[in-house]
Amino acid sequence: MGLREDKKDRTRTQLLEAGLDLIHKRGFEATTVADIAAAVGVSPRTLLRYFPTKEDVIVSWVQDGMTIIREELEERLKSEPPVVALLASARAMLAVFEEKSRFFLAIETAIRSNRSISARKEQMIAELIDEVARILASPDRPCRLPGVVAYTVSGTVFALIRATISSWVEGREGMSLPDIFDQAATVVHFETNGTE
Amino acid sequence: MGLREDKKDRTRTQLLEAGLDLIHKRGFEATTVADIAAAVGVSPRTLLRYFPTKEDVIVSWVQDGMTIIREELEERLKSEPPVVALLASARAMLAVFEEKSRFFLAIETAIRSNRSISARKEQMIAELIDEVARILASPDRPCRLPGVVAYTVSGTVFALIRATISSWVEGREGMSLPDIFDQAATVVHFETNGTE
DNA sequence: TTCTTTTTGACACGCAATGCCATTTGTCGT
DNA sequence: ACGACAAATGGCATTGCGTGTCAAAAAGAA
Repeated sequence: MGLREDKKDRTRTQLLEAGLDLIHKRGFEATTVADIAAAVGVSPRTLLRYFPTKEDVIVSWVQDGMTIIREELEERLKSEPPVVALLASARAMLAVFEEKSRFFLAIETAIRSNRSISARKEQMIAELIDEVARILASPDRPCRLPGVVAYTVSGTVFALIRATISSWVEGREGMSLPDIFDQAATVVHFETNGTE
Repeated sequence: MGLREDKKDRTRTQLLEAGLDLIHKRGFEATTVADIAAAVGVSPRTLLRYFPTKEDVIVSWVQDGMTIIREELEERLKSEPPVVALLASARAMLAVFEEKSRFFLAIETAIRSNRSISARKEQMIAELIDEVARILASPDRPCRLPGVVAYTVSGTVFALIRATISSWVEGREGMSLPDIFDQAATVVHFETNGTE
């Protein structure tokens, strides 16, 4: 990695941290793009080159989680049936976030504090649900699922993730993310015509 | 209903139709708030008093669906177990939309055409999921569900709705919305400790 | 009618986001 | 080490959404 990409990584991280910090203190709308940029010593124009929208400063963490799921799923689908693979991928992602639980809680709190952030997050999840559904239903796969079933399985697993995170944030019980996920997973059973 | 509220309803409807029409023809971003307002003969400022954001011109239909679910659910929870009540409420909403399927398809197409619209929609659904979960878990109800279970059930049922609509929009099969929903519902079974 | 309340329009403003171009800053070959 | 090249950045201008404010207009009440 050259000096150039090295510097880019540093700037990006600084923007991420400064953004989370300022938004945490002042709130999302009260924090302008110029504020965050100034805190790092960079022009507002540059910040918007790193992050397409102001929301993405917070929501880029969601991207990371989505990448984990995508990669896990692709790997597991080679040897596991679809439902098992997807559930395991989701659990793996939550296990990673459990390790950075302090940061993750701060992020989730920021997301919940403002509609436009949560809108962006939900929209990204919706796209991932469709993407995963298309993978599960793709004709070139063994044990592919029929269209409606694929959408249902994909959507349901992400519903489990949502339920997990919601419970965790309210968090009276000190349970870990994967543990809550397992608990949520016992509530629903999948009936995919023996393809499971 | 006096002359005043009558006129408001008419203006609102006009904005809705003009908005859907223009966005359908020119696309969402190419259509400005001023355009839609001008098409109805109203100031842009007034449009934004009827709809908090430009997205809401399209997404207000989602609001209508959400209202149906809320009302059905409240009624059914008096006599039916939670999971049954929620599933029936969702199905009822889809049955209403099936009757206006031409309009509904236009709306869904518009939503899918643009990220910021779908972001707004998903964010609203997310709020409804939480709201329903809180209802199912509220302490003053008979057969209330524990927190994680409530979030899971609520999220899963809305995942079924999502799967239904996605399949319906892709729509090779000429099935009706409630029929697709029933099909999706056979894929998952709920295990709520006999409270079902 | 006249008085009161609600709705609307007009204007100004802040801010996010995009395009464009000049300038700076790494990178690479010679 | 120097200069040519590409990439990153900053500054500027622009568009459009969304908000606050206030005066004018429309609807309802007395």
